[in-house]
Amino acid sequence: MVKLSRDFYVRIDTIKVARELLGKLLVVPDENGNRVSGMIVEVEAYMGITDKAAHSYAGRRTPRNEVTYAVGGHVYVFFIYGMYNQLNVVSGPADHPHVVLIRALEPVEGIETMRERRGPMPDKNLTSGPGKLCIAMAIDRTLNAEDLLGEKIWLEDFRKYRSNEIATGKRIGIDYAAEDAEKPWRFWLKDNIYVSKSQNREISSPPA
DNA sequence: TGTCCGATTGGT
DNA sequence: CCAATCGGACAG
Repeated sequence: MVKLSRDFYVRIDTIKVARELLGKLLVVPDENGNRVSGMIVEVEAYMGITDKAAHSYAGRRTPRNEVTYAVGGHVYVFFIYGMYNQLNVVSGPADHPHVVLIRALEPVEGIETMRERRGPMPDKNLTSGPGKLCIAMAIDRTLNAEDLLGEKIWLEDFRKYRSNEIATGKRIGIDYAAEDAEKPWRFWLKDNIYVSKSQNREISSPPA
């Protein structure tokens, strides 16, 4: 399996990167070096300094979000609500703090490991949310700023989806972002049961 | 140093 | 609908 190259992540069109992340395979080897992986089925784009929902809004730059200013292809992992981690993929060139939040996966490899980490529950709940998938994949802040071209966490090509298989809608949990809360910057695979169970209202049909 | 609150989740 | 739970951002 071949890792996605730097070129994939460095593109300046964050929406395009976000949509193309759907169907990619996220791989994080476990403590024994065995592959644990899932296909990305839901993402959200955070559009940098002009996006009121983004941690880098208005050019905010702190120890926490420093890596979002790095060149594309690194991960931004942050801790939220006192108990959850969230995984983001940094995109674009350096000093262009756009990221794509990985909101849900479909388990592919190492499902038993995921079940152990998550505890007893239906498989469809293992990775159907940004906090859940970080537990299932053992992603926490120790992976923050890791390079996706390295050996701890990476992405591979897996499946291709057409535009008509992708739904678009508002991002979730960002009511504080005023008018930017309305932006159609959330993307998911239609009918995939691992998409997070929220307002799956589709705003518009995807472009051609 | 003190206060406020969150890119969620799971249970009521 | 609401509590859990704590690090980070920012004010003072």
